[in-house]
Amino acid sequence: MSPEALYAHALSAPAMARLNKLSPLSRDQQLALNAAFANPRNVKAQREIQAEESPVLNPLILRTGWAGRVRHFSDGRRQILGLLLPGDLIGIRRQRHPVAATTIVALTDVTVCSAPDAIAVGDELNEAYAISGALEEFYWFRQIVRLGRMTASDRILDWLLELRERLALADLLMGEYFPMPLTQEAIADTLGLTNVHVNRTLQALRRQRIIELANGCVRLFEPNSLAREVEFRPAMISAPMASNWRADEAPH
Amino acid sequence: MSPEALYAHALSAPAMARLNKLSPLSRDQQLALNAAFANPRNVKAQREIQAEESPVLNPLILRTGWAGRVRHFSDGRRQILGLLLPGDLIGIRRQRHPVAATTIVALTDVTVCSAPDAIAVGDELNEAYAISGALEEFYWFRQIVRLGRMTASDRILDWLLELRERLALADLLMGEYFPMPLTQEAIADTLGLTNVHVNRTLQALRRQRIIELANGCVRLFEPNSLAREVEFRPAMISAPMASNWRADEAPH
DNA sequence: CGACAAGTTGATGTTACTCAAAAGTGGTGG
DNA sequence: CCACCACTTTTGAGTAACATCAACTTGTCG
Repeated sequence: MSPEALYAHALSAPAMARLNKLSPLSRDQQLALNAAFANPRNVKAQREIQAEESPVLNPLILRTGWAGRVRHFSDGRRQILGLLLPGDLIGIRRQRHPVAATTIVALTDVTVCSAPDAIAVGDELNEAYAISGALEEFYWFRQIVRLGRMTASDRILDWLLELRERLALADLLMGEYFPMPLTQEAIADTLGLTNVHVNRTLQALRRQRIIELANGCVRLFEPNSLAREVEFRPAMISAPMASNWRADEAPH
Repeated sequence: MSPEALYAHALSAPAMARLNKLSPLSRDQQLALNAAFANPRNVKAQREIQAEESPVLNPLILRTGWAGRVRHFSDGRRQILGLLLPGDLIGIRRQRHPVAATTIVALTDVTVCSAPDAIAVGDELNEAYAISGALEEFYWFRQIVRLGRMTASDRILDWLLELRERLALADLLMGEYFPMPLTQEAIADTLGLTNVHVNRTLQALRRQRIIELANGCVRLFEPNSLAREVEFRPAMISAPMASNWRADEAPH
């Protein structure tokens, strides 16, 4: 492999890993994905990836970086509906003339690639897309429960547990740590809080040695007991997916 | 038509109307749906229609009544993630071994029927299912914005506007009025509030002559200006769906 | 008539928001 | 290397929105 190819491979590894865990892919399917990854579009932080109400053309796959679905109010408030992490799919629709329901904005620098057509490429990829869609729905459910019924600190903890679970799917955990590049303002817009309150709540969680958060990296001191406390529900979306990926079984 | 058949038809008309508006159905498809509607399962209020983590078998269609997706906490709190209204579909999944991500509970007495297999029955029905799925996602987005960034009274108003829009799809508006059979407690669990606060907010809205709400019927005095005030976004999910159904064009 | 659920009211407490300013951080160009 | 800028994080003081607890009223149905 040439150095550039190696570099490209390292960048697309998380996305590949994620899809492969959702449904083990054949060699051909992996090649098709790699071909797609070789042709990226770079989007700078804060730029739109997709505009609300624009027709959805070809589906995309997020190769690197974090993005978010956003809604804005005329007075400047905004809500980040949910996050998109490496390996997440954008705009896979079943209807004939889909229209984007929300803006999608890059929260960090991001690269996206067009997602291979699953029908053409094969069943397992199709299944991976389907499970990815089901997971996305599952994450909406969690988000609604967080916003509707949790206190600020529980929202943050539940949300961090979700990030950990999702990043584990893409092999993006680094031992006990995982990346979290968002500003406190973005966290606030995600969790329905103000940046000030997020700041204070984070400080409290740090003081109590429940989390560590600095330099875009998070560490949860006791993820399992934390999960019990906030009644975090691990994603259980598909019968056989059971044990082949869990955050608990992350590399040391 | 026999009297019983007529009665059954009246009960299933809203569900039929909804699907037919999402994608105009052929005669055969309507017959297939009617056949499905002729074989209902009745569920009493407060009973479960689907249990969390149970495997999803055949998809269902809600013929009459209101249901909700629910999550419970161990201390008794609950969040109603979203509502299911007549004509809504339950458990249409693309993956191979789907598992229910949430409990679904009947909020009123309800009848559900198994949804005809769209692949077998035809493209338009399949398209109707697809658009129904996209709308469902759209409603999740609205719910998240409500919970994350709206005050109690805006939540209620935005939510009533959504109900109006959705009931219009199923021809369930009655002039300026529409049915709303939920208790204030259920409203509270939907909107992330307490029943007490819902009660007080509703009273304020009544006093200001913004809404009328009694006997399970709602009237919004000025839906259009209300929609502007809370920045309500009409569902725009599919390019051609444009004008063939809108709450604004409801029968007087 | 009595029982139970739903709606209403009052008093009080808490969580989170607002506004404003200070302190820290990182990147850029002279 | 430093000065400057923009952005992010942090701090403080005051306030508003919503929750909690408990009692009371109304309505419904057997």
